[in-house]
Amino acid sequence: MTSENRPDQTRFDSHADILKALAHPVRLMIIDQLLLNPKCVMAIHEILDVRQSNISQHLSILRNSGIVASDSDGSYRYYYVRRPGLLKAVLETLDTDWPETDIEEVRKKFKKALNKNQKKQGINP
Amino acid sequence: MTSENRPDQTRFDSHADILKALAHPVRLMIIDQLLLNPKCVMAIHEILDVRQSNISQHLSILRNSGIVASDSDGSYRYYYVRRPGLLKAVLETLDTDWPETDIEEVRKKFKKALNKNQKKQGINP
DNA sequence: ATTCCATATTCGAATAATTGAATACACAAC
DNA sequence: GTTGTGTATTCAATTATTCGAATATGGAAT
Repeated sequence: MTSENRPDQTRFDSHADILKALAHPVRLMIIDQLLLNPKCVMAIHEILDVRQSNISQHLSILRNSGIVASDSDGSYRYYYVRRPGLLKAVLETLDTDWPETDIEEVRKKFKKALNKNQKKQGINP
Repeated sequence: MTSENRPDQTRFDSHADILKALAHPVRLMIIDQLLLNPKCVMAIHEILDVRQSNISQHLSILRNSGIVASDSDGSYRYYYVRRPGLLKAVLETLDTDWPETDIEEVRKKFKKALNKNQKKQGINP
């Protein structure tokens, strides 16, 4: 029972990093705004009524995790979402009303997996 | 510029709650395992090589945020994912290699939005 | 160069998340 | 009852996150 058993660790590590960066209401609102069109810090600050320094802090978190990037046009520095498809998919998934598992099906599935493991050896269910 | 401007706050609050519950590598690995089939704490503990109490703690976080639930079969207490569609969609979205924004398109879009706002009034870009 | 404006960073305080260890609880089997 | 087995909870220590305030930086315009 070493860490060899632990499957796909780095995969889940990087997934968790992205999810952590997304897991804040203000950051989600920022992303929502940037998906409409690229915006400067001031614009986001005014739309969301959140302090400018805080917007900058959240943007830096989003930038460090690769979710947004920025570019300059003259004196304007605007931010944009790097992979809009990813973010739209995440938001759409969260907006969707997903059906609940049928608990009877789950019960059957558990018993089945239980039997299979008991036949093989004493693996815990 | 009151909080009336802040759009969909509760929507992003609840989304952030779910994302926060998902934003941990061990919890993602637990969900990954539970999507295969329902499992008991001990089984997860052995597969992931994470302490039993810690598995219980993570499961309680996942249960409190509505992501998993548990049921009993005899002396076994197994956990399962409540809305597998949601979790599968999230993991699949994270596994996908999404294309990057075309930065020239973004630049154009920013300038366009900039002009529109300048015509209307002095709204920050 | 100085001023102005937008943005970034630093700092400190408060709060929250994470984890191991120990312990408590539940409940079946004896 | 007691024992055993699986699971949950509590506690404490550590580490991380969040945010306002203040300050710093950077670039354009004067």
